[in-house]
Amino acid sequence: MALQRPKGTSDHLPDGSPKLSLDTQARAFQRVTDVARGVLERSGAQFIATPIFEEPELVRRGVGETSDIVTKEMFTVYYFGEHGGFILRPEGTASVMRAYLQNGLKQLPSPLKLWTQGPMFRAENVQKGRLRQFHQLDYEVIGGDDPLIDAEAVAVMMSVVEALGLRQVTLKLGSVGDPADRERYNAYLREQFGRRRADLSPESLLRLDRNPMRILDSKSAEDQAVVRELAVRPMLDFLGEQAQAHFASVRRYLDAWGVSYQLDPGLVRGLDYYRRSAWELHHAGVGAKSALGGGGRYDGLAEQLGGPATPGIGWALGIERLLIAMTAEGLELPLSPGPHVYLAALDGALVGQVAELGLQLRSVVRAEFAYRALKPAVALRDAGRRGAVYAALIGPEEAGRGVVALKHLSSGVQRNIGLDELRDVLGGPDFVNPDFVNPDADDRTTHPQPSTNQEQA
RNA sequence: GUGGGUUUAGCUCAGUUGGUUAGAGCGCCGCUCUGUGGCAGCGGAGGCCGGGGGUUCAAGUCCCCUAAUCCACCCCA
Repeated sequence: MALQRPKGTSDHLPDGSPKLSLDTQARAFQRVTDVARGVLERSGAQFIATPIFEEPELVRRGVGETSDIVTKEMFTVYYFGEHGGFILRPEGTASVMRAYLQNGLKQLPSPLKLWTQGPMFRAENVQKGRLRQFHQLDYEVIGGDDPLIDAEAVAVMMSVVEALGLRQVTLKLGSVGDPADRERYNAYLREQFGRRRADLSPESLLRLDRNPMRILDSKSAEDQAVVRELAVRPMLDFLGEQAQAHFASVRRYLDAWGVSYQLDPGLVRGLDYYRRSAWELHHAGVGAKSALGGGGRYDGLAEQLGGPATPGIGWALGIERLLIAMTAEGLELPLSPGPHVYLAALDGALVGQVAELGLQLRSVVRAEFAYRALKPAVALRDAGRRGAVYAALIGPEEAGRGVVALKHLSSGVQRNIGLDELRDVLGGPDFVNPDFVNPDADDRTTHPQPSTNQEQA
């Protein structure tokens, strides 16, 4: 076995590769980003790109010192020398905020909508929909705290998912309140669960210290029983006045727009920087962890990074997870187009000339040529397998008359075309277009095939 | 970090209670095919049987270790 790619990474492959699935198909990634770009730019977001490695401090202060990401999932990269290493970014928001602060983007009209896309890195163990290098689409709005921005962000995220054709999605919406609210809630939870330590699962005993809110969505039956018996009140009950008003306003907008969501009073998010609005988008098809993406408000992040207080909100979608979800819904990409014309010389002496013709035709259409002389049968078979629309055969006879034998593969219609009109013919409508099939065409130059059609659907 | 499944040709897989030079289908390349394709027939290339160690006269097959992969826990996209 030759060398293999590192664990938890994937190659994005060309169409036709064996073992190809949507989430490893290069063109599918392209497609998702293109669709997203359309939606996001129509929403007013501008593209921003940041390095994939950053100072460790950015991630520690952004994502949170005690989060799983920082404590056990960071990739560190070193270069020759004494430097203490960089972090491969585990998510995009901290970097975008860092770039906003560092580059004075504050002077752009505010609030500023940005989007980015690219690889993220987390050194986790691998399972369905979870890779060590995965790809995210990010949308961030910096410089505004109006609830309308929250509602718009959610709506934009839903538009992206919709534009991809996904239908079976569930939006879970909640609010994690302001920091003071969360402190009060955590204190409440510690007090409640503290009285039932004996009945909690071992994992939840750990959660009790680190993040008691996690106990609420534990899968263990014993924990669920405790939660039920204690009739634990949800985070939403603990929202302060302002957070409460903000959340109510966000919901009013979404309700008015007909954006359907499931209220999740106990929604927990894993990154420390979230405030107030928080949401997750789920899909049944992606496996045990069904989140396609999530988002929320992060008004405290800029200050944590050492900048002036700057409100912000954003979301991220996992591209691989979107593709898995698309697979689960049976969505497929249309066939990738083959060359428009495949040229083949029938005689060794003509190979160079034919290649030159191909190079010239590329100003009009996708043109490929054979690298050696082929027999007509082989040339046609080759052209067909490559998915070409036309095959152009040039032998001594054609070369002598200054024409090419141009065959429309799916219809079998063939004509001799003069070199001077070839560009126009290839750039124009297909032979199969009735306007184009010459009614006076000589029978001797057309060879309709017994229709053994295939691919062309 | 933990648990279970898997690993033989480019792909999908056979391979008997351990027994000579490890097979098939598909794909790839070529020929049949002196200027008209997708079919068919024939031929060819392509395997440290994931890696390492052990048991044995003999290991793809049994044992141990290890890696990768898939799924799940944890956590997240």
